[in-house]
Amino acid sequence: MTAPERSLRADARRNREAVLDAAAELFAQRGDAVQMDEIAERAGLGVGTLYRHFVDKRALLAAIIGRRFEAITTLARAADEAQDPWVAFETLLYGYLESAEADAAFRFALLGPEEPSWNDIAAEKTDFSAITERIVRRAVDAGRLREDFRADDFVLITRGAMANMTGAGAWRRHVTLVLEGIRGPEL
Amino acid sequence: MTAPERSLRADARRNREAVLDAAAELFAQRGDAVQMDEIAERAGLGVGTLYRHFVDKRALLAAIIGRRFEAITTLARAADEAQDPWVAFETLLYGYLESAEADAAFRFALLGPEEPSWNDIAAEKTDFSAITERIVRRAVDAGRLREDFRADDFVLITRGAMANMTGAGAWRRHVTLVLEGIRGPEL
DNA sequence: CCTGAACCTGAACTCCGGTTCCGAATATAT
DNA sequence: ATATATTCGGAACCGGAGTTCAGGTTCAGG
Repeated sequence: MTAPERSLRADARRNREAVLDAAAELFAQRGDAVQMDEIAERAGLGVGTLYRHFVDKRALLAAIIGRRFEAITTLARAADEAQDPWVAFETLLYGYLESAEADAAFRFALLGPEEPSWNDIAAEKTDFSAITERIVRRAVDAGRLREDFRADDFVLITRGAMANMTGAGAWRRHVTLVLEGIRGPEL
Repeated sequence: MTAPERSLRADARRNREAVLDAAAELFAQRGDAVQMDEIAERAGLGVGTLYRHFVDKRALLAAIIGRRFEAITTLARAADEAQDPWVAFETLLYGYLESAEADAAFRFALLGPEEPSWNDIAAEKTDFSAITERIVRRAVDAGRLREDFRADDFVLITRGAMANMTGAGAWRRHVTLVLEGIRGPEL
């Protein structure tokens, strides 16, 4: 995880933070497309410094994504707190998607193939999955989700919504359709 | 459209065809990721020849995508022939998605942002949209699709499905969920 | 057949963005 | 205050992928 080892020189710690902040901002806006030089400039540092703190561009990206994943996990935990199973489900779903909407890097990680390099995140991911599973089960048991709904389907739905995050809030319409079903009144 | 102008030398026409075939095959498999040298090799030609026939990699890609778009338009026309509006709709939907599944380049064009360079295809696209619109209207009028269903929603659904074209036929599950709706029996 | 135009080849070139590296700058311990 | 280990800066480096171009080759018309 490129751990923030103990005992970094004061300036080093400060710079590390600056890098992380700059990267978070830029990656959130344009995902993988931002280049190292940009991040360095925005952080007011030289590129070399980025590489002192993160082996790779990938490692930096992973650090950022890791953060978002923690956030989302917290959010999921909160959602699970809701007494109403449907509220819990909707809270999770929309929370997840709104995060994705706000962060291109997050989307990048979620939509792309399973990079083995995201290993750092594996733990958080497992955590999140467990909570999702529980929330889904609750909603199913309460009859608010069709019986055969599985946690994997949550992934399907979110991927689908994320694919519609172009411009205006089209993805909300997509989710609405999914939630209500598109079949008409007859039959 | 990099039109196949009249009067190409015999070998030139033959080579052009070879390029197109090689490109179609490779682009279908790996989308934008294939490189010019690969295409040249597979076609048994030098890279220079590719550039004699297509200004750009983009132009070559566009040519390929144009083909698929013609095919899909034909398919749509056929679907519209069905007497049953729902059959027409389903035929269109699955035909479209199966094409997308079989062709990464097609997916690339459909999922990416509106490249102004795809201008070549604009005509076909308009055509296709018109047919889709008609098919959707028919299904709505027959009460098989919810009243407020719009042609734009077709795009939403297909984008969603395409985002789930990773590995096994997950996208079919996705479409099933969308079609049937995910809400359970209670309310 | 001969000849010129059209065409082909593929090594070389260009551009781009990640990564390296070492002298200069800075922090911390003594 | 000095010494020494860390850290920083950013020009230079490098590899990859698209694109070009100076010959050599092939077609087609006379």
